[in-house]
Amino acid sequence: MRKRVTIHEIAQLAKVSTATVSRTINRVPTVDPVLARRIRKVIEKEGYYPNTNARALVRGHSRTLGLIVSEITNPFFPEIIQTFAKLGAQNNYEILLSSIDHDPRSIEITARQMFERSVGAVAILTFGGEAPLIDILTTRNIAVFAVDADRPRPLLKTIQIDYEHGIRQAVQHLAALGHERIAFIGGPQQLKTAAMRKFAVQQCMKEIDLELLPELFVDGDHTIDAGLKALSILATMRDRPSAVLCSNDMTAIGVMRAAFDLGLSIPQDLSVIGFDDIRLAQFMTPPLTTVQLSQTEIARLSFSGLLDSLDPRRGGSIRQVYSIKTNLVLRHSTALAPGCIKNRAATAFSESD
Amino acid sequence: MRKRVTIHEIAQLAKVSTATVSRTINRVPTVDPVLARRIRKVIEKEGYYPNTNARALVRGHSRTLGLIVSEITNPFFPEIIQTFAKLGAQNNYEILLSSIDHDPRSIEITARQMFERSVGAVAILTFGGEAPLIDILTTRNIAVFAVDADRPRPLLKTIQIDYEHGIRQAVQHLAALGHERIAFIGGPQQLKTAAMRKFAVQQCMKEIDLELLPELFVDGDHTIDAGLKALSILATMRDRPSAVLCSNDMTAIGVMRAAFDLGLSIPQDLSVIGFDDIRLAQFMTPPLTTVQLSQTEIARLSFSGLLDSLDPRRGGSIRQVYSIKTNLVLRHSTALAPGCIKNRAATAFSESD
DNA sequence: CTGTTAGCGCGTTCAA
DNA sequence: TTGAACGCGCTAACAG
Repeated sequence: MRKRVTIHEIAQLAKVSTATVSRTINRVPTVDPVLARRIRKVIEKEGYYPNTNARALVRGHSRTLGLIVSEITNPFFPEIIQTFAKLGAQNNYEILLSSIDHDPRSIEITARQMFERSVGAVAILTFGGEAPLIDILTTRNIAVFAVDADRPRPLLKTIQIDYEHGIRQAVQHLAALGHERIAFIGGPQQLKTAAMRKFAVQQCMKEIDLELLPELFVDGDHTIDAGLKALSILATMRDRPSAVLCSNDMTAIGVMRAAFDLGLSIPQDLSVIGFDDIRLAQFMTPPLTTVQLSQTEIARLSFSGLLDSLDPRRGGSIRQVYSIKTNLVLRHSTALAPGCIKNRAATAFSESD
Repeated sequence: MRKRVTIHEIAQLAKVSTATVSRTINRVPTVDPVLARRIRKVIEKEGYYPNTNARALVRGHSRTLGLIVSEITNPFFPEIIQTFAKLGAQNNYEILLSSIDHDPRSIEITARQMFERSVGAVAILTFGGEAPLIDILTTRNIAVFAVDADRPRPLLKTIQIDYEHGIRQAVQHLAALGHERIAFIGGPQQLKTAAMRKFAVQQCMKEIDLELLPELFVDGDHTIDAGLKALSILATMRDRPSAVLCSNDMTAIGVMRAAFDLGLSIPQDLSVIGFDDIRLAQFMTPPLTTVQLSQTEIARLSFSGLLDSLDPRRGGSIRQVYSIKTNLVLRHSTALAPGCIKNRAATAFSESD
């Protein structure tokens, strides 16, 4: 219930000036070790904590890093947040978390918060729709780290995600299993990452001369519900796909659920591949084969990217573009295409039991 | 790239004193509307944002609310965080999020952050292990809202969760379906909420004279993995349970996955009930019957609890103990016990196909 | 209704 | 190596 302890009281009790206390706290090397110990003891005893607001005010910046995500409710993001926060704690940075949604005001509010708080740098991991935010922030002189930004510039570092790498593996895996009618359930196409994923799928299919069936490309919104609905539609087609590629794991989970409702068993009747590799994926029934986009890797890269921007001495500051690969993780949600020639024997066999 | 705009420059440009600018920003009603408009225009034009650090410094507290959770990686929490953050944005509060894990240092770091930032009040939604934090925080005169705190006191409001209500429904539901060998997979017993859940299960079983089989009560740690392992063990028993009650949904998801691996089908061979009702529960296959503990409700209550603590005029300040009920949500992961008398006909029938 | 002034708690000159 | 003094940007008295 006591009032807050200030640096003055510590100074008085330790019989030194506030300046010396300040130096001790900030580990300025020129303080007499004996004095320093005495001061520390007093600080300890009084339970003194420096006031972050005052420090930030005088310094002109707080030891705070912004982290902007979308859809904290999608398990992909909490994983990122967690490792980002852990790194923050380790390096003595506070994290100002903000999530922006479809509401246009939210981006303004977010920018405001970041700015008002004098954060030094912010990571924008929304995977789309970040352009205006980047502009606002960099204009105000704060460093930004973003995913798939068009091109880096001063104050803007970016991480380029190689979607094709993993998606190619997925497409070819499906092709190898004899699938010819492959559906793709995309994300919202205003979302850059979703557009890029879809594009990569199309490219990879062309590469191996797989026919692109427009009716098999449907867009969702990266939610379970979207996957559920999309499959309901795809499944009613006279010539339904034997495999479904999804723009993210949540969609795939919806697909699996819908398949269950429809009496389609995975992978015998329908092969499913997700994207992201959220932790949950491995615990689905059956375990979901998916294209991994490492969440911890993203968190790590963006964190160290921010640190670099803040402290040019860290050497890496020249580095503007980081990159990360995606990779297929094989689990048990895919199988030979039903009716596929390669599958004849197996089919005949299984039909007999 | 321009330097930060301050209140002084706004004052100069608008040809008024800084005090008037300040009043305008803070909507003090006594400012001349004409002046106010002129000032706002300048603010707009210059893109001025007040410096939160400076405001917090002079006011003695920032418009910030602390939110402490554990395991942000468990989908239960992001849901809470989201609605808490939304309420924060609506009411013009910033949220300082912190998650504490098993590392004992993390609680100290967290307390420090809250204190250094001069947050006005903090919600501790860790569901256990919060006692030391509560002490530290209230000692330093900051209001706290916690779950299942032993007893409220000045500066400590609490939300009492009625675990029994929903758990009784679950237990009786299972009993009504003819289950007699009911297993319970608990959470880590140092976690208060886990202990309470287990206790409630035992009580409710006693109430209806169900025998408590100690070998069917195993403890996990609220992760999918724990559920998976627990069922692997339970399933190998010579006389295995026909139903499993889980201390949370993640555990139940693990159980479902293990059941699949073991070739047990849910609910025919094994009934499963979860706890929490995370959003994912309804999308499991089959959809998981579970005891709902509303995440949005928790977020809402704790948020308004904090607001009350901060502003006694809000009337509700006398209220120290909030409460919330749990309720069974019936979905499709439970069925009549195999071999149960009530089930004879159905069993005979299904055996014939 | 508006301007002047005095700090909020701290880091950082500049002398000593 | 240490201390005195100034000011970061803002709000809250107090005059006017």
